[in-house]
Order: sequence, then structure tokens, then C-alpha cells
Amino acid sequence: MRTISPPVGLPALAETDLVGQVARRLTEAIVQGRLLPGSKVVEAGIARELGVSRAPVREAARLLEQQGLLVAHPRRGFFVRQFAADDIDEIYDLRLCVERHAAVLAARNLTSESRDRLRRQIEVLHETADLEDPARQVEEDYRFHRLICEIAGNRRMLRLFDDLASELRMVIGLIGRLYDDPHEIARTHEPVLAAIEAGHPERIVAHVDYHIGHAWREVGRLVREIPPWPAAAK
Amino acid sequence: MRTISPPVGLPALAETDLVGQVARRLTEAIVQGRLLPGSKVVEAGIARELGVSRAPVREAARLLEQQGLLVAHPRRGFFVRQFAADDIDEIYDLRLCVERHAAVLAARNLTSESRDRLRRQIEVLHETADLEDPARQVEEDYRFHRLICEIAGNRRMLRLFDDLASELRMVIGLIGRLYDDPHEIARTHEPVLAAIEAGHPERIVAHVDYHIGHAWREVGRLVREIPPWPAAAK
DNA sequence: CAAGTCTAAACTGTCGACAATCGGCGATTA
DNA sequence: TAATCGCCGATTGTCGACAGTTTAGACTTG
Repeated sequence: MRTISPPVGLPALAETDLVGQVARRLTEAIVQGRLLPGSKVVEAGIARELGVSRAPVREAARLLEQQGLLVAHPRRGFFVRQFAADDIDEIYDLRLCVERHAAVLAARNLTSESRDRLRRQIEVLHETADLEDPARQVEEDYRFHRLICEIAGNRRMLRLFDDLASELRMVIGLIGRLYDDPHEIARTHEPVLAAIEAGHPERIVAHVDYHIGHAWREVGRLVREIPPWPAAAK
Repeated sequence: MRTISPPVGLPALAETDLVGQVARRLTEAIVQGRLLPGSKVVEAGIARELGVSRAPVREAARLLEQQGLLVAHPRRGFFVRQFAADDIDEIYDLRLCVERHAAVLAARNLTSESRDRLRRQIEVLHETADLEDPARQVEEDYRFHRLICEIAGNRRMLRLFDDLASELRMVIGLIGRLYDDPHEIARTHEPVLAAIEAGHPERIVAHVDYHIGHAWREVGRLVREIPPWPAAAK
């Protein structure tokens, strides 16, 4: 009688994943604006601060580079990415392209269970709108859009969304405030869900276009208004 | 009077980028099928073979992981990615989503110069069709599609395309042959370019859909036919 | 003979060390 | 006075080493 390895894929807990932990800490610091765009990320410094050696820090930095949060200048080190206005356009352009598609797919795959998750998430959006916690609000907003990608069922698309979202989180973090009243933002998610439930591709695309396009314009406006990014500490 | 630094831009030579070189070698080995899906990539082995230490190899491996060519199992090492039929679907689904959009943007940005580059590339496709060099043919094919993304002008989209293409190259390399007659493939690019030149979004999308959709179906068929991937040498 | 156990070898995760390189700053020169 | 040159400290790129874990295989046991 075989005591087979318990079949299913639980993502092996890698409690000793230093690289992952370092990456998370760095991401946090960047998104929260503790590491400003343009500033140099000194390997030894991070390593000492976290009580690890430079090797894991380097690997984590490469990860964040691939993710677009850091840029590497060979022989000079890693720097926190600086965003220009056209970066915002690129990100939103790509996001729009992906989310249109994701929403259409999501509509096709929609089950009562996934529909409820989307509805519930909109409720959460309304609930957090009352809290004075912009970071949380941004987070829950992305969670809704991420759900759509998840329901669409394309893992690569989901990862792409996550990458775009982490760049956007950084930008929004830098702006320091939301582009709209939280309640208003929460409300504007409803037509998108309605369109997905209705299942007409054209309507879905139209509503996603409107929703994302609005954010695009507003964030773009803010970025262009407050452009001289918070001091690129060498 | 300023003796400004001798004006022009020589592309900085980064000759000492071990990580990059290792990554390229590994990618090569994988795409050419010298490292089979499922096989373990032993850091020390690669390091010795290339005459470097393990550190650069690890960093390169992390890069390929992010790119989807390798998967990392904590404490067990890196393994060459195995593709299942639904991976093909994911990749083509995303590729279709991106290229539709890219083509429409490319049409919008089209200059006589970029148009000529596209035309020229189709000629190259016809020329290489006569050679008995599938790898080259695949390469030139991607070069055409990459040009479209380049002309579209969204760097992030271009990078996404490159990532998808490297996964596809690996799959096609494994299949070991093209899904169609090279001349036929070359020919089917013409309507796509024509639609882009004409500039009607609907026509562009329709032709891209047809072109990519065809490849999708054919590659999908081959993958399902020859499914038991060449021995996953543990 | 299948299943289970134990041991040695093979690897990965991390670290600390060292040489090569970069950026800044003061000295030098026109 | 301003542009250059050359030196010094700081930082990166790379390496070899070591501990802890996983894997492969020989060996036992029912």
C-alpha cells in the first residue's frame, strides 16, 4: 500500500526563501515611497539592513528589475525606476488591451460562484471607501480587476496584470492620493460587472474602456501636474 | 568655451555582463532542444561548463524563470519548463490579444519608413523560405511580428511579445518542424501588412486573427499529436 | 518481491572575501 | 577660471567555501 506523496499541488512552503522575502521588502519600500524613484539601491546596504548577505539581495533586485520596479545600470548598480508621462500611457494602454480581453473571457467562463466573488468584491470596495486608507482602497480596487483576470483563466495574463499593477501601485503611491472619490470609484465598477454578467462582448469592451480610460486620464493628469517626481536622491 | 564630450552615441559596450551571456547560452540550449523539458538544470554543472562560478548562473536562471523557460522548485533546483496543451492555448490567446492591439497601433503610427521595413521583412521571409533552415525561418517570422510591436511604440508590449516569442520558439523547437510550407507561411503575412497599410481597424483585427489563429490551430494540433514530450530526463 | 530504511553523494542556499570599476574631489595646467 | 587628470573610498561582479537538504541506491524486512 503506497503512501503516495499527498497528490495535489500545494505551493510548497519555502520558509527559507530569502530571495522572496527580500523582494517583498524591497517592493514594499518602493511602493510605499520609502525608496524614491531615481535613488540608488546599494546592495550591501540593503543586505546589512536585512541581516543577510548580498547574494540574495542581488537575486531579488534582478526580480524587481524584470518586474519594472528597478533598472540596472551595469557596474553602477540598481536604481529605483523613474516614471515619465509616457510610461503611464504605456502601462494603461497595455492594461486596457489585456483587461478588455480578460473581461470578455471572464464573461464566457462566468459561474455563479465567480459572479458572487466579483459582487462581493464591489461590496468590499464600498466598505473600504469609508476608511481613510488610500493604500487599502487601491489594493481592493486591483483585487477586483485581478479577479476578472483570474476568472478569465489565463495564468500568463494574470501574471502580466500583476506586473502592470505593481508598476501602477508605485505610481499611485507617488501621487499620494486617489484620482477620485473612493465612493465614486467603487460605484464605477458596477457597470463593468453588469456588462460581464450580461455577456455582450461589445458592451463589455465599451464599459471596460470607459472605466480604465477614466483612470488613465485622471492618473495621467495628476502625473503631468505633479511631474517633478519627489527628488531623485542620487 | 565648452569642449563638449565628443557628441555621438556609441552603444556602451557591456562586455562583462556574465549574467547576460549565461542567460543567452541557456536560452539557446533550451530553444535548440539541447536541454529537454523537465530536465534538471544543475547550477554547478552549467557553471563548470561555462567556466564561471555559480552566482552568475543562479541570476541567469532566475531571469529565465521570470521569462517562463525554467521553473524553480525551492531547494530542488531549476527545471526546464514543460508545456502542456493548455500552455499553448494560453500563449496564443495572449499573443492574439496583444498583436491585434499592436497592429492597430502600428497602422496608426505607420510611416513610409516603417512600412518599407515591414515589406522588406516579408521579402526576407520569401528568401529564407528556400533555405533548408527551419530555425532561421521561425526567426524571421517572429522578426516580422516583432516589427509590428516595435512600430506600435509601446516598449512594454514589445517586451511582452519577446517573452511570448521565446516560449513559442521553445515549443516550435520541440516540435522540430514548421506547421506549414515556408512559402505558404511567407505568403500569409501579406494580407496582414495590406490591412495595416489600409488602416481599417476591423480589417486589421480580422486579418491578424486569421493569421495568428491559423498558427494557433496548427501548432496546437502538432502539440497534441506528439504530446509525450521528448523524455523528461528527470 | 514490494515496501521501507538508512547512508553517502550530490545539490542548493548563503555567506564572506577580493579584484576590478566607478564617481567624486582636489591638484594641475593652459 | 575652467577643463583635465589622477588618486581614493565606495560599490559591484565574481568566486570558492560550508552547512543543511534532497536524491539515489544499497540494504533490510515482512
